[in-house]
Amino acid sequence: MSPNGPLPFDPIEEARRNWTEHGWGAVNAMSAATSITRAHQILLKRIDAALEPLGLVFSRFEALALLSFTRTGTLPLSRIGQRLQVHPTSVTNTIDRLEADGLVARVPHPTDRRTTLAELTDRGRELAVKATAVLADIDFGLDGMGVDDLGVVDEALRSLRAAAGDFTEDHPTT
Amino acid sequence: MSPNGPLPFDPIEEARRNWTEHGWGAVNAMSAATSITRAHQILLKRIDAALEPLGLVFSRFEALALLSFTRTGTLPLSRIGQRLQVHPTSVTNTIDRLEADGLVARVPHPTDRRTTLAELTDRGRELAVKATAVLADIDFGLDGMGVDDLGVVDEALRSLRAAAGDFTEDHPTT
DNA sequence: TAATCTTACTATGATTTCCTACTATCTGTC
DNA sequence: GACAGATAGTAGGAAATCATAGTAAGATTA
Repeated sequence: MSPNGPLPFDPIEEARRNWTEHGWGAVNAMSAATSITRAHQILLKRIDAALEPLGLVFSRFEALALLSFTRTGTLPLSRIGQRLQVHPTSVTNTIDRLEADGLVARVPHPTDRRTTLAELTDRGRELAVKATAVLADIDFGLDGMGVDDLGVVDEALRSLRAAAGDFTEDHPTT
Repeated sequence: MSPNGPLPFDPIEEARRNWTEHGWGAVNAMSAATSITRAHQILLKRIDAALEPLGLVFSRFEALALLSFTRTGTLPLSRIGQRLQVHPTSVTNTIDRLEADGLVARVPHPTDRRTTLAELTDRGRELAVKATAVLADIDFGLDGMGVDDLGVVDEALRSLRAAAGDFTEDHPTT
């Protein structure tokens, strides 16, 4: 699973040691940031590997899932970017791919002629369901983490996302 | 901070709701995986923004830091790849950039002629220290997370990394 | 109505990462 | 010593992301 085979020690533990020895400071933050980076790398690789037979990658799946949740199966591209927190040009690229594969179609917005809607096709809707089953099957790449840890991570990172301005926190974290 | 402005609700909370409504399963894993993905995105953006004035990005900084910790200031490229868990070709690219900027030099391995060593230059060593200070200053992008949460995330993700085969876990997690 | 500002999308280009394939070199075995 | 297999690094190419800048169209204000 690891790109280069396992190391005989935990590289982050080792980094903590070196960091401390050199008096570099912010050891806990460094350690957590590195852990998150590596965790993301692991997840993305597992998820993309699971989706590969379906011709999807995670970002495209996310767009399909989002469309699946709407009543009409359509969403303005700009809306998709907001929800997935990606750059407008990335949305264009993602929808380009999905459209080329016949999973979504671009349709004009009925009243706002600036806006383009992405509309889920039947194939797109079916594939979204199939992909979801696949991802649920591998637990979204989180094999090795207990249920308690899932909740703990989720909650701890929520404050980070809130502080980053992802959403307005009307009601307190609790 | 958020690419498109804050949403009036937590998008992951919303995804949980939709997921549950559609009976899609693995909600906790989906939620945690999405949180980790988004957290990584936030961190990387903050870190790269902080390093940008120094002409660095996170991956190049990581290589510099790694070299700083060695006695000789040198490391085989393959070793760097193992430690940073990236593909050999990514190491080539990273060292190319650092070398072009005069922060490291490629030197031949004294005995193994297959191996190339990356050697930290004086400028490289100085910049690593400077960059570390910058990153410590922004807490590695983790503003908004309490010290307790840092440790909690670190620990929870350690089991994920261990299960992914990053390192051989000689001694149990405890 | 006209001028200005904002929003929506996309074309183009830079960066980073990975994969596959290749060469050079070392290691182990006969 | 010779040969098969493993290891180290790189070239070339694909894919994803972002930033900049441009066009089109809606919204605001005078």
